[in-house]
Amino acid sequence: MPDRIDLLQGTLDLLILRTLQLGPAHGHAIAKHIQRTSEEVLQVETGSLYPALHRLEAQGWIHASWAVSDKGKRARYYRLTPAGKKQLAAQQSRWQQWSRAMALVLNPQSGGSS
Amino acid sequence: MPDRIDLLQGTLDLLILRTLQLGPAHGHAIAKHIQRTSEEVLQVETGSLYPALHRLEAQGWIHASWAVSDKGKRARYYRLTPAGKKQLAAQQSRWQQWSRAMALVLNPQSGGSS
DNA sequence: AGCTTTAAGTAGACAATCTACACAATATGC
DNA sequence: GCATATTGTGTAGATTGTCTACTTAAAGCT
Repeated sequence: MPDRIDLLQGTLDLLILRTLQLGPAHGHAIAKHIQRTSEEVLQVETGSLYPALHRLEAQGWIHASWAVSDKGKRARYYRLTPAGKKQLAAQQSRWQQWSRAMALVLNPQSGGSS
Repeated sequence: MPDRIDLLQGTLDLLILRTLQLGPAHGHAIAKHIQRTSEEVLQVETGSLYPALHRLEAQGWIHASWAVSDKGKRARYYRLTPAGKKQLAAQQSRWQQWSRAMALVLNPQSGGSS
């Protein structure tokens, strides 16, 4: 774990929604998935994770229910709602805009090959 | 101006430093440059710009001096210090890490071709 | 009994953006 | 001479989303 970096503020929702697109999961597993998939670069702290999950649930983008994990512990499983899928698409396109705009400023000559 | 989006928190310093790499400029001009180069997607509000410039100056990454602009107004010109150049490089590489890590999570199959 | 792992959660600090103002000097129009 | 637009710098306060640090709890193993 050479270099882990703080999350970019505003991107956690997107990371969570995208993870849930692969299927329902509980908080702990979501955090681990993000961490593993990003090759340990992105680490989601529990103090960020749970408030974010509650936020997303309050907005109706994900839905929660209690169940039991593989390890036999009670866990709160989240899944995407239809509104959540729309939100995921919106946030994905917003990320595209960001990274394209940043690229334009960071290396102006290279036309942003959409 | 179809769709402008809020800045990603933590990227303004990088945008400013990169702009100053092209040569000294005053605040107003820096903001305009970022806006134009990003094709109007990124807009820097004055309430973000000036605190950021003061921040960067306080850290010794940029140096300021009063001068007169083309339009004949007094303006505070900023230029990169040697420490600022190092900081720019560091922040550029951090942005690379971010966008690569995000890409890994957002579309897992495409191996991040560095 | 005690320790580790899995899992959910809260409280409070902190940082960087935003909106909405205020201020000043120059140039232009009447 | 006076109003208005343009250029340019700045502050105050709200908001938001991370973070660190801590708490709780149950299961499994020794």
